[in-house]
Amino acid sequence: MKVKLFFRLANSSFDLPVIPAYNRLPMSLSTNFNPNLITDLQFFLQTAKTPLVIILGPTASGKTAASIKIAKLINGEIISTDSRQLYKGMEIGTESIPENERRNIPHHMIGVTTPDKPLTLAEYKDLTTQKIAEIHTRKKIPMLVGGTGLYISAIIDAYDLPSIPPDKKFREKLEKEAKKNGSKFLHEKLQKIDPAAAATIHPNNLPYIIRALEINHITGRNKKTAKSKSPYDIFIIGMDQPRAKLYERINNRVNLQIEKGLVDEVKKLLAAGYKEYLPAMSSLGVKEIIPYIEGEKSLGECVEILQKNTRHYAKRQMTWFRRYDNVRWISPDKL
RNA sequence: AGGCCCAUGGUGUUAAUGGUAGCACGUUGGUCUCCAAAACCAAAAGUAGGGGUUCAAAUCCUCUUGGGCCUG
Repeated sequence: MKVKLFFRLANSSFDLPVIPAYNRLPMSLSTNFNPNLITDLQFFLQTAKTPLVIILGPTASGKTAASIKIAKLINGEIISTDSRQLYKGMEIGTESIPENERRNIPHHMIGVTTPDKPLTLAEYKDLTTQKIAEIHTRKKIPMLVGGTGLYISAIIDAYDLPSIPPDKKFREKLEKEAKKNGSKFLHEKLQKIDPAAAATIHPNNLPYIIRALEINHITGRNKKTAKSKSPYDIFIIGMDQPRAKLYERINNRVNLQIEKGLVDEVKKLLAAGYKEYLPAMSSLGVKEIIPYIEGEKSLGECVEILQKNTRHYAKRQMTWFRRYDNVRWISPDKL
């Protein structure tokens, strides 16, 4: 008995079968990869010192429903890892889970600010790290649920974010310069100052170039990219759907959002005076609906564009998630 | 039935003097340390089919197939 237990500990959940990134089956085929997910999760929780359960997946893949089921099972609290659910007044477009569906499970980092007060990634990371610690002291299990890859990485890879919030004036100056001389000009500038960063940033990718220059301008040091070891014991569950089915779900969901009053939601945001350059206003389901409200496009056209953009987004999310090599992909139906 | 016109990736093309088959959208793959639901990169994929003229055909001729318009 003892021997057996020792054996299992030695093969703790962190060492469970990992599929090498490039030999991996297409996710749609790997859906049945591990039927003992829940058993493994429970074992993981018995052994983990600072457990953090993560549920990720592209938009419309069924994360929310899964998160409730799992939270009930393991006595969890849910922290949203979604860059747009942070904002109040965008509940329909961001598919924020309504209070009455939360089944008494505490949810964090949803509607914590307004669109005119964007949260930086560093702020998100600090707040979330704090929440995780609080949940641990309550002897409950923190669960990160959401689809913003960068935010997930910031937490689980413990990003060391230099405390340099975006410098608006400096950015404007560089943007003007780019307009005049082209983004390649700025890229060449970066090449001289921080060649390592320049090598990874394409000359057309102006926002990245500006950010790297900004870091250097303010701190005098180069952009960091080194990953740190995760401060948490991590168990990642990925929601996987065959691509065609996911796209169908996305299309249907957009139609449903319109029925629920997405247009009114966007009208209210505009009436509140939020400017288009704010990150919240560039969200899916906001920027696509504005042309309809302003009479430039028909609702049908806007819906099609929103569906298309959401499909593109889902695809980019999948690309990001493939970088994590320890995701247990499951089909939402299997839960 | 006769006459006229058309046929280019999955879609669109009012792209290509007889001389490298291009563009856009979509699709797929990727990049990523604070605007990330953003921004950016890349790839696959086409001349409806057969024959002919020519050094060379998407382009000219011809037949077939498919589509459109006009006449009856």
